[in-house]
Amino acid sequence: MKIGHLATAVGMDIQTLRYYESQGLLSEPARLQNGYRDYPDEAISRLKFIKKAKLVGFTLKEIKDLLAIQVTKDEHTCQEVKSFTQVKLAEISNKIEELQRIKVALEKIHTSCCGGDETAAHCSILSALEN
Amino acid sequence: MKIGHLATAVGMDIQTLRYYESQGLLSEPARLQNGYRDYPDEAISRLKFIKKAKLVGFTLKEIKDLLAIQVTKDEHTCQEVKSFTQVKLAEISNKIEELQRIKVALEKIHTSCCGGDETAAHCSILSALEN
DNA sequence: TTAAACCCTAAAGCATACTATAGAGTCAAG
DNA sequence: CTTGACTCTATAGTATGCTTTAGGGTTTAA
Repeated sequence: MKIGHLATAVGMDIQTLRYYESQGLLSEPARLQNGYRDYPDEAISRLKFIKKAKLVGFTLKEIKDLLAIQVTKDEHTCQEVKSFTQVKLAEISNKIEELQRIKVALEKIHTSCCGGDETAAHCSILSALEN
Repeated sequence: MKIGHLATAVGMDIQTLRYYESQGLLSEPARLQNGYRDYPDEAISRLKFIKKAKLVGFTLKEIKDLLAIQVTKDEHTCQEVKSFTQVKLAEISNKIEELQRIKVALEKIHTSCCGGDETAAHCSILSALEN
């Protein structure tokens, strides 16, 4: 399977596939006589794995590590795999908390402003940022 | 006031101040005879403004725009200022929602895994990512 | 006078995940 | 035989907010 075909099959860009290869997420495929990449069918499932992992928030580096475990499942434990989701969940929870803190602070100054046509000379949003 | 003094006063790095100047958040200060920057006292309040604005999630570019309004408050309306917090609030809410979507998806596959000592051959996390 | 502490500019580096560009070879159809 | 679609490599650019590096003046205190 040539790269364009694979890209279409998984809904990704050709450049992205080459980029993933450069980052070690996709192993170097065989080459045709003309130098074109020739992917095995498994490349599709591997890319689908990457897509799903991205959807749940993993970075490419983390996905690379996950894939390394996945191809040698037998030599790894559930515990090991679960620690990935554990860490990521904590990260995401922290981000959400941080954003919620920001949101609350922002809402506070937002609602304190009339939002009217008058000049901003005494705007409470600006005041809040000044003091 | 020299840059080191200012940096200490506001708890920022000297490099950061110069960077802010390069980005137009801080106007170019007067220079001493030796070429050293000589800041007016107002620089402190301006930097505090920047700090607060960052704390509520504004980017440097947005802060630059906010500062432009702030220095000519009289020529701007509350409405105008409030639209900044409005837009930012919407952005933050979207990010939170996205993260919560991710969190839910991740929690689902996380809790489905036993996390035990056995091999990951049948790990439900990996399965979830594969299918 | 000399060493520490302070200041200057310009440019590169970092992290993330691509995206774009340049320049060039290959293949299939008409 | 040429045109369009496909592929290749290598390099640079994007966005964000700094941080670091390199190389070099200035000031102050001992």
